[in-house]
Amino acid sequence: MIRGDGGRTIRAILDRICNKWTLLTVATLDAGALRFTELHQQIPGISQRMLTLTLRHLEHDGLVSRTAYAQVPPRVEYALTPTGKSLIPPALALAGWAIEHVPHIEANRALHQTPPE
Amino acid sequence: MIRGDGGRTIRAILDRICNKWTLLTVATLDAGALRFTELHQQIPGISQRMLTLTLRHLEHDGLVSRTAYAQVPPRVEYALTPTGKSLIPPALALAGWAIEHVPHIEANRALHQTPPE
DNA sequence: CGGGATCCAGCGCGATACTG
DNA sequence: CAGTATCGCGCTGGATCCCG
Repeated sequence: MIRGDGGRTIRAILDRICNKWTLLTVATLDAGALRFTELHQQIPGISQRMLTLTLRHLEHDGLVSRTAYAQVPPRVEYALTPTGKSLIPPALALAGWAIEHVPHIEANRALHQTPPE
Repeated sequence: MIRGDGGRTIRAILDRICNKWTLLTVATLDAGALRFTELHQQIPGISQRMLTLTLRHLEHDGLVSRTAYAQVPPRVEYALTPTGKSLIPPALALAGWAIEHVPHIEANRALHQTPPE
């Protein structure tokens, strides 16, 4: 199924959600709508640029909705759309796998002692 | 769960398996052990270099085993380890999601008509 | 507060050529 | 057959400045 189309499909997701921040942003929004600054604070390492880009891509792909309130202090809220929420379970599956196996992987890595240089 | 650790876990998998070829290579090996050239042919767009690098990383992480036969025509076979195989179901879940939603996503993209410039 | 624009570093990745 | 070595480009992503 994964490579039935020569990898086009899997590549398509990877290109969309497997970049550095997308999945993390979606996961963060899973808890509920958040404002720009809140997101920026809840995703530790992200830069404001990448948050903006990520949100715009997600919005563009219909995974996240953007609601701007025309108030004096600008207030913009981001939330997951149904499609966005549907990403959570598979993402969780992957995360579950990671939690289970990453330690084993890192143990393996350590064994080989990849000389950093 | 995903971001319970600030994203470290999810980032860890992304860094390992979400690069351009890893998941695809694992998926290809799911069918059984393959030789270098066979892999190279079964993964359409991949270059020798990336196949080598990907396999070495996978081997390093304990997801793929490498068996070299010291024969006159060198013969090397790659196969998934149990850990590698365990990646298949979550990967399939993600692929399933993609197959279901990517069309919708692309429809959304088309709507917005991202001006290429 | 919520971003857009710009500059710059790193490296992911492909093409090519060479080796055992 | 199964790689390794080198080069170079393009994209990702961080830092910074600026604007409504």
